[in-house]
Amino acid sequence: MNIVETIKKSTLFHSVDMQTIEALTKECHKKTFAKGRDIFAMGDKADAFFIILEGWVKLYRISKDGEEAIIHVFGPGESFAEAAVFNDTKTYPVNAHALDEVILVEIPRSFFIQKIEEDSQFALRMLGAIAARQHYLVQQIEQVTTRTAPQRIGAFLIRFCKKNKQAEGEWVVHLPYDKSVISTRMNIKPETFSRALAKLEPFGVHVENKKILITDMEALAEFCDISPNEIPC
Amino acid sequence: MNIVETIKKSTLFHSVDMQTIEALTKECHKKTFAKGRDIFAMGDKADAFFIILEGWVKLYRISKDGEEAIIHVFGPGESFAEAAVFNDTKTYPVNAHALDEVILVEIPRSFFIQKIEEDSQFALRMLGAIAARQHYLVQQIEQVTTRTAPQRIGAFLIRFCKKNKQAEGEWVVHLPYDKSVISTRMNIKPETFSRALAKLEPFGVHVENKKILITDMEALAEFCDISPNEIPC
DNA sequence: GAAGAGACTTGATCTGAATCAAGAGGGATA
DNA sequence: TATCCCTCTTGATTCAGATCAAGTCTCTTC
Repeated sequence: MNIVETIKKSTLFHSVDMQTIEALTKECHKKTFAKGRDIFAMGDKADAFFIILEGWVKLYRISKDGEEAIIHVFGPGESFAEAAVFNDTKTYPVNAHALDEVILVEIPRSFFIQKIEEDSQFALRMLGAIAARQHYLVQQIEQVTTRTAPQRIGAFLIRFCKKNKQAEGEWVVHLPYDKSVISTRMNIKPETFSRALAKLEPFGVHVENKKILITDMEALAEFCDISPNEIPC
Repeated sequence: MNIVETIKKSTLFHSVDMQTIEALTKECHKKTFAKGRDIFAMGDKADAFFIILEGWVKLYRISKDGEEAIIHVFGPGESFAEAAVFNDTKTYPVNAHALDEVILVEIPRSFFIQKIEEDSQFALRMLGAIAARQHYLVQQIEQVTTRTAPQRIGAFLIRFCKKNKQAEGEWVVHLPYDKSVISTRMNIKPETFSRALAKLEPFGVHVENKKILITDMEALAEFCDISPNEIPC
């Protein structure tokens, strides 16, 4: 796996020139975390942020009475904790945890700030990328508050599905991580997740362990209140 | 009300020098919206963002089946829609509505972008301000997903309360807008809001219309899972 | 291949909040 | 002062999702 290529493809840097990315690659470290390890904890000094080369990372918090809330799960090509670098407190406001073997690029705060100071175009791109993430969070709030569990799960499936090459008009989802993680991320208990997934059967959703087949995308999108242009591929 | 002073006091610009703010004041317009008017609608071209001089503004979305989700309510000194200016789509992703008579400063996209290009310190400050807002959204998600209605309402009261000058150890909240707006903002139906507020009585919360008295802040904070350093004043 | 541990499912019951319904109070207006 | 409208409260009922409990299935490990 080529670091330069991966960084270039990430959402944060895809509009940044190769020269800058090559300079960046020299300044930052590659780090590997085993499954189950914590990458950082809430309150740790935030002097770097990360791009994922491989694996899945969950950001979460624990409330006083032990409830876990998953803020987001990031996958290959995505960056996380970049906002923390600008916080007044300069500490991470959440925990980060490796869901499987994870390979990261760690980008030091100092390089990033220096780059923003000397390249206004870069600064504008970063502003745009962070604004996009904010937009996503706003959608999250909307989803959690106005949709039922089956609708939210359907929306998740549509976000992760790909066209089935074997069968025309069919779509497949390979769940990228455990169902229990997905359910926590959507604030649904595992039992409810299981039942809610079953409720999607009438809309052409067929489950085989981690592989899910969607045979009637139109009906599913309609049920989940997803507009057709949000269907990938 | 002095425009320059108000902008200087806003969260977005409080660390920006007076010269820049005075230049800014010349470039932007003051706009007034009557109670109930829409300031902009979802999908409108986003070529400006706003700072509130007076009044309250709610940002909301409407789902296909007519459900309203309030994303945020902003008050005097706060800015909103600044992230929209950097979106790929360059349109507002939400609706903005005047809850009462609202006076705004409209800041044009062009001035803002030009300023970022020529002043890297300014760019860094903006990045910081947007990151802070993002932090708030993350907290919102956590609150909505892990706390009960009475806990969320208690947290809201604590956020808006002030020390009572008449009585030592007491705190007062003057609800800044209608209870129905507060309840929608917290994703609670008005009926449930009313009952949930009543459930806070054992923790020293006494309601008199829009004025609420808190006589046992410690018990309330404990119940709502709020750490003591989050109590204002 | 047996044993154990996780991950997931299924069933029964409980509960917090929504919904449906009806009224109380508090301005504004005529 | 009476009427209308709007916000808020209170009561009864319903429902989605949580909780408690008991499997089943699959993968790992010896």
